[in-house]
Amino acid sequence: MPEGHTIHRLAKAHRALLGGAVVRASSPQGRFTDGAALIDGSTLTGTDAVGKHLFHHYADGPAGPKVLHVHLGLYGKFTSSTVPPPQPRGALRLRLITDDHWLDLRGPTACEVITTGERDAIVDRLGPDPLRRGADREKAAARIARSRAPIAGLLMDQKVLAGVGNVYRAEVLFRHQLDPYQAGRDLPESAWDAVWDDLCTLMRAGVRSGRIITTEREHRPARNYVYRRAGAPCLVCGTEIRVELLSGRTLFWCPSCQAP
DNA sequence: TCTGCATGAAAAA
DNA sequence: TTTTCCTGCAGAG
Repeated sequence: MPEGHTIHRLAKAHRALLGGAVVRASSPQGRFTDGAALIDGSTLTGTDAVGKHLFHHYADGPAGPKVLHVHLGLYGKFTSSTVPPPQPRGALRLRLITDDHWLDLRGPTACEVITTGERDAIVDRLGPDPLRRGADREKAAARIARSRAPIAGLLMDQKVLAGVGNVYRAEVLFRHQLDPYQAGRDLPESAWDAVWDDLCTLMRAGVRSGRIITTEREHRPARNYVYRRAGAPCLVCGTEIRVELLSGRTLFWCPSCQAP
């Protein structure tokens, strides 16, 4: 379930699992053999998540400090446990092993070893991440305020806002009764402030639980209001939830609660 | 067994 | 705006 909360959760887990340890790295699948060799035998000094990007920081080697950059994309997945690791099976891009634990990575969109400078360049291209302390919501507000694009598109644009994916965008729009097609620049600043604060709350809860739960108590046990509920009655007003493609992604919304 | 779909994003056009 | 890439799984047959 890779939206930002998943990545921040992984960063914490990997720090606990591998932090401070010397790591043996390999690519049983063979697609990342050269990259694995670059970090093999290095010490993992820390981890870091920005939006949907995960970074492992490895201690200074002969070639300087190295950063492992992973983006899970739609399909990527990590699995881990205590040693010994199972026999590698299928397309296993990267396996990391310490004295105590192993960590496997499959199907990522990005898996590369980069410099700290390249890491900073990636972060610079991203908008503020609601899950990071000190994230500048005004920076996102400014972009939204001068955009004619629909707010539903802007919320998913990682240059505007980092970490929000298809579930959070649909749910936060519903929770604030916002028309998905409303242009960013027509969104009152107070509405944006409320959306940002809500994202901070929802996504932090997501980091804690590992799930995206966006319903209020009175609407449980349903976990979400609109996401993947096309054709079902709105939990608030009973209107059929609608689904449509917006810039190539499925958008779910309630045409009544979120009327223009 | 086969098909379609998925919480993503970059490249091509 | 469309295509492409990466993998796994549920549901259909």
